[in-house]
Amino acid sequence: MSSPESSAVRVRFAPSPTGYLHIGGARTALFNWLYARHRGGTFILRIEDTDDARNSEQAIAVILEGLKWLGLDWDEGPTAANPAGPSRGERGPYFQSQRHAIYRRHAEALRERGAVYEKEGALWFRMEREAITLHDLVCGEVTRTLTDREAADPDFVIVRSDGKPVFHFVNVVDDLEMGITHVLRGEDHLSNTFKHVALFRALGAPPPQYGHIPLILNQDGSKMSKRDTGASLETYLKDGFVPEAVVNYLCLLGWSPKDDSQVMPVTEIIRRFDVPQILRANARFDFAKMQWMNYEHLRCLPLAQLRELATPHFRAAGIELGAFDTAYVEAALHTAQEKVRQITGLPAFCRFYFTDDVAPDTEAAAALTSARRPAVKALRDALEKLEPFSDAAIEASLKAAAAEAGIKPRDLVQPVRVACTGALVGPSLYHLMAILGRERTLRRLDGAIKRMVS
RNA sequence: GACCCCAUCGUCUAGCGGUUAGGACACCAGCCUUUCACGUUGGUAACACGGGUUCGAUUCCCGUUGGGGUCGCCA
Repeated sequence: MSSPESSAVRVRFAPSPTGYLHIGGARTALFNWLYARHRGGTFILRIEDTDDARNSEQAIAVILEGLKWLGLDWDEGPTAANPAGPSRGERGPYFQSQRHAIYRRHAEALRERGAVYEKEGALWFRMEREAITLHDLVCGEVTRTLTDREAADPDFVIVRSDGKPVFHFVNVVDDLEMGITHVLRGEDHLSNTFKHVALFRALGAPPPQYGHIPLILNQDGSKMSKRDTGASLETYLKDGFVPEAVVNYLCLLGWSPKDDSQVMPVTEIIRRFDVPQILRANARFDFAKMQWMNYEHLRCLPLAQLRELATPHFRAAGIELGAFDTAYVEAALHTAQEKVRQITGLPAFCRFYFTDDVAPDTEAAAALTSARRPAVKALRDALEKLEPFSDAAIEASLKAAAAEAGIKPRDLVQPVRVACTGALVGPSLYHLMAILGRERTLRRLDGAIKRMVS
């Protein structure tokens, strides 16, 4: 083993604050984070806010919040969305807008070496004319010859005439200054990399190891851009997805554990993630599988976390979970946890626990027929005296009432369900009645019995 | 237009010269069942095409086609 100093992995995620976090960007961040955690390295967040036309603290906050939501903690980088604000780490500033002196210094060094020249007020880099070969961690050896456009003039601007440095330059300078050892980024940067390598050579420093990961495409194979549904990470946050599920699904896009593993906790993903298993082909985003994955994580989510994730969605539906006893809320949510695919489905599924307004719609009301009235009444009277008022006892009681009436349990279940919840679908009837409690259950049954006259 | 990357069921993928080409999602059918969902059993479904190399190609090489990316004083 070499010393920690020489072998320490330093990777970074360097997004531009565009106002949203692209799902592909989130996956890039995830791969870098996983690699850092797997190797015991350092994960750095750097904000590429060189284009001030589209920068705002709000846009930066979207990135920070998205990463936090996914659970991708960074070891170095900003701790607030303010470029001039606090940060963590010794290699800052972590906002490019705060690093102009550094860029100027390197531009000056290049000028002294004759690697650049001035033309029309801008600083141009003398690009290498020969083909450059790159050893990509994912794609292997790649040799790139100049395109016809570049053959005409391969040089490119590194500092604009207004004095602002451009992406290729700042990206390289920052990776150099921050001691980045591995760059895992989208394949859309593969062609750019040859410029970056040339820049590193001119700067007299060895480039980091590059690995270009395949892109995430739309379901139909087209390029996923900001307008496409599901392209923004915020969608998953707003639609009630479990962050661990998003991480799990995303890691399976462009990386493979090489066995049949699908559902994995993050700790296991970290343990197994490594660069050789990164795939080379673009992957399409499959929303149906994302939903399935979400269900798999949702069903075993600890109740406290489920309650936390569900609270804003209930609030949006006009229900304040905080107004109810925590144990009651968690017991209620537990009965629905394995029944919905997304947390957004929870309020409609569980609203009857938190409101007495359970008037059925016309379709559900059709279950409240006069023919079932005697059986429902008989059950109601049995429940009044039932001890204990538990799900098992309620089940036995309902089955007895059904048998007495000469009907199948299911024929009694539906009117009772509509009476208690106002809906045809919902959690297990016996469990929900037990949680509702005797008093409320009887009150709702009485209300329904009155309606069962025609 | 030029350059670069890529190509196994509809989708995500396993496979690294000889397999009945495996798994997952989705879909279909049966079973289970208090609705819904789950679970369970089974099923439909793939090596883009053409040349090589080889005793033998999904696998290696070349080409074609197709998809994606890049060639900015955007990032």
